Amino acid sequence: MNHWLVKSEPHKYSWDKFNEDGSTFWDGVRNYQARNNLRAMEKGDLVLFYHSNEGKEVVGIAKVVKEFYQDPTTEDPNWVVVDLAPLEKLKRAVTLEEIKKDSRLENIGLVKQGRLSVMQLKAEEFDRIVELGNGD
DNA sequence: GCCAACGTTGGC
DNA sequence: GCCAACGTTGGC
Repeated sequence: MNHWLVKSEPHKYSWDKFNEDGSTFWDGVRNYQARNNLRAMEKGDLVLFYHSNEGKEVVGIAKVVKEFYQDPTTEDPNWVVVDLAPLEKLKRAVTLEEIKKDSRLENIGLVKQGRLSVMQLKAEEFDRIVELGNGD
């Protein structure tokens, strides 16, 4: 099982909207590295949901419910989507600032490669963020 | 709104 | 196949 983090701008697609929908196909990825990550996702993998620009925080956990398939919003076979469903909202959103300050998270893709919108996390990094959000 | 980082494109 | 120009992302 792998762990991932995906970014969404809240005004475009927020965690709340995601929960209203119940599940969604994760479209709009137009970057090969991010695309490769989508392709590597397997059903049941856990995915952190991060709000970029507004908030800049990890707000919840989703899971992969359907593995990659052709992006329905384009004819271009280069691009794929996966289906995600919300699993759990963090008790408290974990901000980028906290992540940057945490020594266990200093090598996380979110900080190292700020522009990548879909990235893999180590299990420890995933667990640490969840711990920060649900801690005590 | 600015700008740095960085991926992509296209001319050669 | 190199690399400069360009476009996009996302933090500030």
